[in-house]
Amino acid sequence: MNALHHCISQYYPISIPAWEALSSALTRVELPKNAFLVREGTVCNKLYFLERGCLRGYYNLDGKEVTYWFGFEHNFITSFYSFISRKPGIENIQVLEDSTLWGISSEALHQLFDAHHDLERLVRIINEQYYIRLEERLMAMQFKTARERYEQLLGTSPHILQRIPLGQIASYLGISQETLSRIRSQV
Amino acid sequence: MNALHHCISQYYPISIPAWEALSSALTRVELPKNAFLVREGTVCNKLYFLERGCLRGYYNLDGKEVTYWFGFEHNFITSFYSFISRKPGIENIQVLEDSTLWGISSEALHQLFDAHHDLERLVRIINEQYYIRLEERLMAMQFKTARERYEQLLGTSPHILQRIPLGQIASYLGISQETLSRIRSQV
DNA sequence: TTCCTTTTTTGACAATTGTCAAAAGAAAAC
DNA sequence: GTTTTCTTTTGACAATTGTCAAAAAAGGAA
Repeated sequence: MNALHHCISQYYPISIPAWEALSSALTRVELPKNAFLVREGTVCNKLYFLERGCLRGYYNLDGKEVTYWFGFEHNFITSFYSFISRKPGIENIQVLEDSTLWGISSEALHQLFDAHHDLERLVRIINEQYYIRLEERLMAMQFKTARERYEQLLGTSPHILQRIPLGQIASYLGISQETLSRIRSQV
Repeated sequence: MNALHHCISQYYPISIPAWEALSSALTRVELPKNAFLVREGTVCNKLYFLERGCLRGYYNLDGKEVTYWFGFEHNFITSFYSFISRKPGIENIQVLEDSTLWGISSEALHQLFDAHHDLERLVRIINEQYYIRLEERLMAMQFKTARERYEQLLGTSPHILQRIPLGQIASYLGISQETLSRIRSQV
């Protein structure tokens, strides 16, 4: 749980009572490789912090698995659409490496928001940072070639390439596995 | 300002004191077509609510203008990256139709957050809704063809097509103007 | 090791999309 | 109404990327 506290303090340092309330509301979750944290068609009403391991979010489109994000150590994980809208999502979240997570339910989190203004501020700030990241990714997707997107990924997250199968990375980049393989051979 | 109050209440109904504090902190901004709300290379430290008119966000890439969002009536407008990170952004925000906006500075907004927890909650909730929208757009960009993205836009925002030049829409969809023109002729 | 499964690469070809250039059309200015 | 400017369409061709199928390579299990 120290990792979470450290992670949080980089966004916004919350008060000791807020931290105590938060940490006592968390549940530890251990999942082995290939397990599912969230299944499509269900409501995901938990938010997780990933302490150890790695996961991916994907959905099924025309019989193919389409990966659209990866989560690594010290990332916040949930099916955002489902968590925020409280509706069933199309997203599956699968464990790619044995993982340790800390989870909190939507209800518990909102109760904490009522009691601790600074906790809600923390979440607002984290949301904003995640928004910026998403915006950057959208811009890359919209205006860069497959090769440029791959090279950008190489620069910002070289660890992805050692930990994730090529097909899933290709899907994440919005290209076919064959194209990514060819890009790599021509670098 | 009624439009803003109505818009806000659809996200989260704030208290009367919070609304009074917010509304007295707002500045009205009138801008004619082709004016700039934000210029690249500057810090955008204001958040706007667009009451009337329409705008676009774009940046320059290899000498070309790349449009990546449009704002219409009752949208919240800012250069999100710059507003959140407080750093100069690469984004220009240009007025496409004579517009009326209500603006608030980052400093004033954060002061209001300290005084009114419910205002910060409102912004957290709005952020979340905007995050979901962005996520949907990313998924379309990543896994749909140009034609599918165009048809999706036709379905969700037909008004865009009557108000925005084709070249800017094409840019927004991540395709060339010629390709969009050909897609339209084949529907 | 050997076998089996999964992952990655390669080839051939098709489909999609981009680029450049010019023409046509629409809107604004005079 | 005419001219000028901006926007949209069309043509020809090139570049990029996808699809299908098979081979090669890598990783695990027995």
